Amino acid sequence: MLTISQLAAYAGVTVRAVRHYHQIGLLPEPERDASGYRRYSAGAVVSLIRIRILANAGVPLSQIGQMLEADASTFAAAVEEIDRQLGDEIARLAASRKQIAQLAAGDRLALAPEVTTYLDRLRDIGVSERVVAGERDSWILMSARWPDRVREWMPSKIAQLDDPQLIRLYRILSDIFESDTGDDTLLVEAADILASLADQAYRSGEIDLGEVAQDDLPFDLLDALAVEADPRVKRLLDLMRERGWDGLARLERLAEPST
Amino acid sequence: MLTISQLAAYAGVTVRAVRHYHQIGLLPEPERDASGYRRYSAGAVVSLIRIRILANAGVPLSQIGQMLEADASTFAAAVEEIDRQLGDEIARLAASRKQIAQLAAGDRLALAPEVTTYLDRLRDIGVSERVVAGERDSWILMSARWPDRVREWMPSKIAQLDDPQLIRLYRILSDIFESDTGDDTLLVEAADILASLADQAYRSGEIDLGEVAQDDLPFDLLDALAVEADPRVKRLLDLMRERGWDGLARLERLAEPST
DNA sequence: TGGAGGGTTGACGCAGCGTCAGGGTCAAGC
DNA sequence: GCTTGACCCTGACGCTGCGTCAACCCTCCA
Repeated sequence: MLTISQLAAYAGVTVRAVRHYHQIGLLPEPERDASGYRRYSAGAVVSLIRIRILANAGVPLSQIGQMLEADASTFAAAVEEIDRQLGDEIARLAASRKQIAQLAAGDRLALAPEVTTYLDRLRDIGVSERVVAGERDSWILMSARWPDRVREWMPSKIAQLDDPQLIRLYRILSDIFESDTGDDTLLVEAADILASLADQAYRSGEIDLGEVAQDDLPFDLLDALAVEADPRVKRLLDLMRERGWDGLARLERLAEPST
Repeated sequence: MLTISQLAAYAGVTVRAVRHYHQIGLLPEPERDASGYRRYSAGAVVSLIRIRILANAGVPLSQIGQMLEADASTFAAAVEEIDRQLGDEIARLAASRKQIAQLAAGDRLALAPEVTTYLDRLRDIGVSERVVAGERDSWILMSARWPDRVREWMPSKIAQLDDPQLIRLYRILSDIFESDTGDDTLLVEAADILASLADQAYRSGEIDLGEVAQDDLPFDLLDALAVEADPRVKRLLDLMRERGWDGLARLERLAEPST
């Protein structure tokens, strides 16, 4: 007759584990001795070992009871099922691991390499960290909504950074948002450039987001994000509206230009 | 301004998850509207997405907060740590999977292939299922105590099954335990054969378990297991004692044989 | 006779939410 | 003005496999 700690030691488990198996009915409660101690027979050792073998193999405790009672074919089917689940779990973790290997620095978080290239190009051009951070957050939102399309768009976005007008625009924006002044002339200039670029794109038919443009929410979010980052963006939106354009992330013609 | 379900949908999580992140302080609680509903800004979407990226990568929620605030090198160190843990977890599961692949049929449960071969040989000889089951449980106990040694012992155990005396012994035991009678003559015959085999082994010095013999508990358990399986084993033990042998799984000389 | 080292039950804690229960709110159609 | 369905709220339990107190009893040895 064994005590609970002897039983546990023999099977290589903790006393607590044995009591847990009793609680969930996996291992039957043995007789008690005069002082209320559990006293185990040799058969209990065998039962416990059999339980642990299945548990070590990754079988949930809730299934072990049935498995130990099952006939050979049922057992085999259960084994197969468990094996499948383990395979799934491993695949999940392996995917996680791949993911995390990608997460080197803060910028890369959530972003395809093409996007980080784009952000680095912005820095090269002299765009301020604050504005780059805004761009980064915008692309995080875009990537969440259209994870696959973003990579397609980047080459042309990067190419556009060669346009002196766009460079000038980004530098002005950097100046605005790095300063604490409410200097309106810079904002007006930015709006002029932006409207000019929009006109060009409109005339050349460049604006073609396809079905993407159907979904307003992401673009509304992007504009809202910009306003949250700096309230002066609200003024910029007003200036754009005066020039016949609505929005910022996605510019929409309000009326035909007055030529 | 977004509702909680809009926020959740955008980030691809459930409403419950968002509330959970609030509870644990991972995502700050937003302002409430007049009726007490949470109202989210665009920035919350970005925060939530960043959280999910780390969570999807297998980072525990409890660490995500710090990671999002950390500088690049701290972040990199944390990533490495997580990667290590994921690797460990995957290794654990892969080991489980290997284990479970071994568990084909009931017999194999916990047993090295050599042992199942031995059990199959017993069946070939005509040993009853009941006795084979007893042998199986015995070897489960042995395997738990000496996982590595068992495989060494099996070849000679299997070889011994060629001994006609041993075959006869097993058949008698099968007869005894398959019947419900208390026929003592069979038990006496079994004891005679067993004692004879023990004498032979003793004289030829075959009995050599080395340091294994030092540990009484497993052998006591084996004997107890046999008695539990069938109380008539107790009588067999008595008969063996009359013949100068103590125990069953490990026979020990009580006194020099009376020649 | 006292203390160490067993044993007992009961209960909380862990991770990351899922899932009720039992309310209140909002927008739309009648 | 009323109903209906879709959301929102908080609070609380459930899941997995035990670890870890707490508070108390039993046994054995010096």
